[in-house]
Amino acid sequence: MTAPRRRDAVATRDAILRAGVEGFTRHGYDGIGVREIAQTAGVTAMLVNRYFGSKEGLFAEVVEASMADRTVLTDDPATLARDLAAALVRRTAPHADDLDPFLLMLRSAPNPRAAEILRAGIEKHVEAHVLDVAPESRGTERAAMALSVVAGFWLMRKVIGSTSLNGADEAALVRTLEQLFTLLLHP
Amino acid sequence: MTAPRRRDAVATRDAILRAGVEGFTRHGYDGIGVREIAQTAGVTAMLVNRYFGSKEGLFAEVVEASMADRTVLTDDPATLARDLAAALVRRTAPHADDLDPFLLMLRSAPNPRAAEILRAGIEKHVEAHVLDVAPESRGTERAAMALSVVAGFWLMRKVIGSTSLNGADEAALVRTLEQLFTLLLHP
DNA sequence: CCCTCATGTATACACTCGTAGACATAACTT
DNA sequence: AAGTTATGTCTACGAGTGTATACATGAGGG
Repeated sequence: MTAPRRRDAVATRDAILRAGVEGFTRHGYDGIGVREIAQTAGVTAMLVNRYFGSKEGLFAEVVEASMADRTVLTDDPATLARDLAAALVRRTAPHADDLDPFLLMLRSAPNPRAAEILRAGIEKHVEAHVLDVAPESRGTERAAMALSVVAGFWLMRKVIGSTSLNGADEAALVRTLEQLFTLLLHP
Repeated sequence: MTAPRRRDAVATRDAILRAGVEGFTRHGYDGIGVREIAQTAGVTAMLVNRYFGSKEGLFAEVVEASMADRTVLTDDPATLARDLAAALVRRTAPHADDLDPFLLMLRSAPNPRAAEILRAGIEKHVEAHVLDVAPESRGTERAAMALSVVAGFWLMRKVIGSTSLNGADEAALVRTLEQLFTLLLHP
């Protein structure tokens, strides 16, 4: 029985947003309800709608917040392929339990409304950033292809749970992924 | 007003199964209900449970049936990379509307029960087949990696709807994908 | 022809969903 | 200290979920 938190609009709003990031990332847009998100934040379901308009409105802000901070991409073009490969393998390890935007995307994409929000967020944040770091010819397509590889690997390893990928030697996975990213980002 | 179809257990069961393939592939496991599937098949929701035990039971048979017939993979090792790349780009074209097992996987994976069924189906059918066609060292891992690339590309192009990938030159996409698959399957 | 069983339907239950409207209370202003 | 407004909760509604039980009906065998 914790003391009833002082009334603070911005703090409450932030708590709901963080609970939304966690809930949507772990269970996907259709896999969690506003009541459960609100309970994690310690408030009532209706406050979600008051601060974010609707479940969809909260999801849009969650996508925005989740894609804003970088988790996988580095800024150094020279070591981009290797760093990306290493970070990808590390963050998709069987016991890793991070709240990555890719998990948010993979688990929420089946809902058409969520997919549209995700598409906008990806093109605004992620593709643009890859393009900054590796501005080659046909850069946008290659950035999108690199994202495809990242998303596919993430899906198979963490959402599907492929035993082949989870039982593989991690150093070998990093080497293979580095080859793929080098091909895509430094043609 | 069609004539009320003659009573035929196997035909009805097959109709439900085909409606299940269509429904689960288009909307994902959580995105469609048994009533809608039953209506597509022209029967009542309860018949789904009578013939398949439950929604989850129907999904398991849908996965089995959908992964049984090959849509993307060819059998000739020599042209595997190119054929795979070409088929992938063709079947993920913006106006293509096929019922591919990859769409079934991408849209149903967020549900944990569905993910487990999918994982088993993938390892039974798809990975094994890739391994047959391209038996290299570390074959299982490389087959799984190739599947990751296919799944990621499918996700970005058809589920997310990346404008970069959908606006790109298709021949260029095929060339890039062929390079990736060659790297993975003919190291 | 009629009886029987397989095939299909109708109803209902217990639950969850997103969200709307009315109400309560804490905190700041005057 | 009193009033006002922002902040949060309670109740409820209409719709949809998967599925269990009871009932209806058509088709084949005696």
